[in-house]
Amino acid sequence: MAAIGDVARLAGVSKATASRALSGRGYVAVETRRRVEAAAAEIGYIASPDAASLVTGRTKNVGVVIPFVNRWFFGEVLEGIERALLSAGYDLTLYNLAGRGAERARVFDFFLARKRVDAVIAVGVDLTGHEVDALERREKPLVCLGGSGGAAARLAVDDRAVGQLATEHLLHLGHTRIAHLAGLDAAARPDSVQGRRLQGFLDAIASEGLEVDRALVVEADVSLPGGYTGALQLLGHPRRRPTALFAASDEMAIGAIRAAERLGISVPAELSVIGVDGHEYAEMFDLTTVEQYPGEQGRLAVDVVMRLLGEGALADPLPDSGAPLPTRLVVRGSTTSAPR
Amino acid sequence: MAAIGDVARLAGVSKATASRALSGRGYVAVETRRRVEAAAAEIGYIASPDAASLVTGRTKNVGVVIPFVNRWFFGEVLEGIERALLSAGYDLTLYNLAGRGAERARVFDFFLARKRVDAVIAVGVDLTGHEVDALERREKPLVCLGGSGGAAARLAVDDRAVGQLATEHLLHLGHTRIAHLAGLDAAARPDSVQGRRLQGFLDAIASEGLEVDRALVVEADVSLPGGYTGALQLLGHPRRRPTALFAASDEMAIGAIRAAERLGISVPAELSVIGVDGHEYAEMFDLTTVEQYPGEQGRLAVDVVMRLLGEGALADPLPDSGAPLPTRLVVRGSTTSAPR
DNA sequence: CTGAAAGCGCTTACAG
DNA sequence: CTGAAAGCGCTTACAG
Repeated sequence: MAAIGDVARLAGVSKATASRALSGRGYVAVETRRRVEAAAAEIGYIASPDAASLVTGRTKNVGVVIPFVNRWFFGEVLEGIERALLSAGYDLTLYNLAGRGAERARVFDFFLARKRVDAVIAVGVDLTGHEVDALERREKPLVCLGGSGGAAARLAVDDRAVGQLATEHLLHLGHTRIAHLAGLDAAARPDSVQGRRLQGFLDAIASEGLEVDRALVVEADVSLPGGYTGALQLLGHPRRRPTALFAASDEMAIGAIRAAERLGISVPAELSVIGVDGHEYAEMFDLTTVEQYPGEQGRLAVDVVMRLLGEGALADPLPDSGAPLPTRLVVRGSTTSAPR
Repeated sequence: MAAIGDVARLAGVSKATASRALSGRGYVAVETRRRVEAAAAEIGYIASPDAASLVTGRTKNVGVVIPFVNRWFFGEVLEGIERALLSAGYDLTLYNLAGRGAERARVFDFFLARKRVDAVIAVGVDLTGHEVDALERREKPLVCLGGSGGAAARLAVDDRAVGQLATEHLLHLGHTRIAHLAGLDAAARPDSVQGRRLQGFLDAIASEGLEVDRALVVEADVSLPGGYTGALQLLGHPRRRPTALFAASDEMAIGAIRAAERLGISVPAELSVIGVDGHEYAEMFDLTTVEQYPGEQGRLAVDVVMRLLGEGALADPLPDSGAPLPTRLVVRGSTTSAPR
């Protein structure tokens, strides 16, 4: 395997000069650089990142911690991060935190604690103090996208406002019996994404002077089957059926639409449904939703990481530092005015 | 940052002994090992993988090349790979090949060619000769899961047989006007996964002595919206409407069911639909399908990689080496006998 | 069973 | 603008 010494010999220079020529750091005569580059190309030289990392302390590798790969939102974020990292010349090392205790500890205490990654992006994970500490002790920059915990740089939509907006949309259409399909543990974890959306729902109902019917709040897995199952409960009850439903994600909303179909409840005539995400299927299911832009969010997270690592224009301020990430209400055919 | 020298000093041994004690390689007195381990724990020592890689030539890192993250099949495979790699103590470096030419070349010629990964798993990618060469020249073991090209270890279902089985299921229900929603470029690329499924479809029709109506074969994006759009074409024609449809993936099949609903065509009474994959939504949509097991496939690919790298029990033969990966026909409510 | 030494492949002051 | 030397943090023969 060709090493830099081989390139140097072939080009008739020292290893130091070869290194400078190839990396672009330090002064090298134009002609010398040309010779070195030609030599490198000739023998197919590619620098060993390990050796370089060892001396520079930089790995050009970012760890991404994510609880799911196979949920639309997370998949989009991951793709956005990957694309941005790749074009910055960085690698992405993936840690899929499927919530399992021991493995999760291993990721933070071993995998991420080593000097293999320059920084960590945590997507939608509720970090414990211990986990954040483990990273801080190793001086790893940490960027959080959504989730909770972690004192470090955080990028997030305002999930309470999202829940409120979705609910207000239904209220303004005249609905008064509005259900909420919340994420699992939303009530128990008020700081989580799902907890915040639930809070926004409750706030909107309350500020309209209405009572919240607790039977109309059901927690379910944030997935299409979860939404389906949850909605069956909500819609199956003979007397308490809502006229509108705010689902905490588009996947849940689509599941709910499916459940309504199964029960012979017509959407939107008998049931308005709104979701959150801007899922790629939303248009096909004619679903009203509060869109967010996960691919873009991933790109932004990488921007922040690059800044923390001192790459690129350090002068660039963080874009709207601290401001919530953009969202937008997109009204489609799944919501309409309350039946009367 | 604590280095092995610090551990050695604290334990009162040499770096060599500390290294042996921590790695478990070579002889170390039990008592010495205990002292070293205590010292390492005390100062929170974690070995630098870069330094170790430099001398051992092993990175304990595997590159995964995958064309999508956000398709169910690929997401499942990725999760399966990640889990297996993590439990083997390996890292996963993700390269998402979104088909773009220049970036794709960069992945193979630069990222994967460096000494950062010990091996490469290519999931569902049609590799060019050049790409395989680039890896071979660097002596990187390559394991292919599906896809085509690449002389190396390959794990795959028998996609032709899958297409044939799905079509035969419909034929045996008495259908004679059977459509196929194929993947994009299926006809142009007979060696691709989608090309093979198409071939299986054609073979099944032909062996029943029926003519293939080319108008009933439509290529579309292998996704839910793709299936929806493709099915609208297929089902919208007043005279040529099929009574059964074989979709090349469950996502396409679900899109097709949605399209049928939109057109007021009842499934399965007027249209039987079968897909491929065993998608997590299949049960909810009551979809008949030929299941495959992507999570398990990912795990298997890691098994093979570990063998190629000489990890674990080398003696273990490859499981059913060369045999196609398992699939299974699961009949649900979306298929029924032909209307007469 | 343990230690001194060499070396993995780079980059970076430091001289010149 | 270029080179000799040191060193990043490990592991691995080689002696003992």
